[in-house]
Amino acid sequence: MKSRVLLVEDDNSLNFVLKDALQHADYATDSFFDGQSALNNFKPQYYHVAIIDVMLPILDGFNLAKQLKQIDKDLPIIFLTARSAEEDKINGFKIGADDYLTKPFSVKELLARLNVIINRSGRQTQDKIGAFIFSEETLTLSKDELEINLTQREASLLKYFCQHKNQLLKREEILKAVWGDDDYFMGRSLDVFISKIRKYLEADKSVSIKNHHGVGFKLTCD
Amino acid sequence: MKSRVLLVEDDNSLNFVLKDALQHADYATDSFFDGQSALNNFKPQYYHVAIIDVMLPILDGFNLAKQLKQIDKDLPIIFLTARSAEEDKINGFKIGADDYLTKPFSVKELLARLNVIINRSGRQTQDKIGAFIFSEETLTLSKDELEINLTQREASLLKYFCQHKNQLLKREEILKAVWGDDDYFMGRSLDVFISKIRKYLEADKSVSIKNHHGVGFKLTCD
DNA sequence: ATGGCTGTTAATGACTTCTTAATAATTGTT
DNA sequence: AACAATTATTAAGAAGTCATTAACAGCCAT
Repeated sequence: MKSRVLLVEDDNSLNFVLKDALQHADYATDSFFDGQSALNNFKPQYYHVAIIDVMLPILDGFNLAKQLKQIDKDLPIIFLTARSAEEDKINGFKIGADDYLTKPFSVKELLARLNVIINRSGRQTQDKIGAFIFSEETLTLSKDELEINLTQREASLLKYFCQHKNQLLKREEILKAVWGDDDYFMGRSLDVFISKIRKYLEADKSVSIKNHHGVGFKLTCD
Repeated sequence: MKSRVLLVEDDNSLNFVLKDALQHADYATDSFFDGQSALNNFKPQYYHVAIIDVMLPILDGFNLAKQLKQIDKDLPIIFLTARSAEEDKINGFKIGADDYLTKPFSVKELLARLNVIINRSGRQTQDKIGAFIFSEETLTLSKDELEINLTQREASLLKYFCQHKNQLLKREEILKAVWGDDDYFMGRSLDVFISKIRKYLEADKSVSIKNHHGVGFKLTCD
């Protein structure tokens, strides 16, 4: 799966260049130009890493980072810092911490660090399904206070749907992917699991698994 | 086991950066912004080391240190200061500072010193599991008047759970970590130990080890 | 050797999950 | 409208996993 990057950089051209480079390097990238809008649009447990300029209008990088960490405490963060007077304070920390980059830096360097951080974090991001949060790792599907424990099959089926939201999936594809094979009984089994999962998803009416007769299923959500 | 650090630093960004760096370096970190709240929330025999800024609002670093030492006399303390005046140093070491860093300093340096201090202190700390106090050193699990003596295996299993509270642990992981390997009989053995530990933990209903069928176990507590 | 611990293996019953079956509802076609 | 095929839902069944207790084996210190 593509890793997702949150980029917050107020300099227009740098923002553009970085976003472009990240997308080329096959990261799904959301970019913002100030701290506040990044915060407002933040999706917890969604990004694999955030790249944040320290000096940002409205809400500065450190404060943004702090608030993001409160929402999503394991989010790895790479700071970008410009060489400037104000920045002496931070100077010392750049040396020891491995997630600070001083401008100017090469895109190559940034990508290299991203790689390291994403790989070592082993961060499990959670998928969103409407108002639900689905964690494959902990086998849970939760919404507000509600927490449903899923079995392995339920989870791997739901995961497969998550990877293909709003796409029509053929029965055969699903069976091959989740059951590893495709025969009559597995097909019946799939129906049973669809039924179960639908029941779980009832708590959010905006989400549903739709059947396309004779073809397969589609998980629809926004 | 993760070492626990108490961090008291009033500067917003520095507090954040340090906490972040410490967490990255795999220390469990609680941070406070003034001496009084650090004192109010202090847990004796809990932290492996405290990092305290000398100049703090409400209750200054030296006085905080003095009071912490009264509660927990072997707590190692590292002071941070912007001042370089000689008198401060003397003052600090009288109270029992184990080390002293003058700003600006590098995170690398701080981590290096932490390492030294934690390793040489051989300090025995206790883990909290709900209302229980678990001491790995003395192999005891206690709550109020109740004191349970644990065997080696019980303790190391419980320790592993403590390091991963509220996380779903796969059988295989647990066996690898506690037994060193994973075969059928070790699996049965694990079940036996889970059963024993559950019995011990019964005294606090808010704590429990939950099974996730076909996957593993989770120690749930607040 | 003997007795007391610890940890592993064995044995049993209960519980979960997943599949299969049975039945009802829906869809598409003639 | 009638029929066959497909899908939905619930229940029954089989296989596997887990919980608990007890029996056993190894170790250490008396």
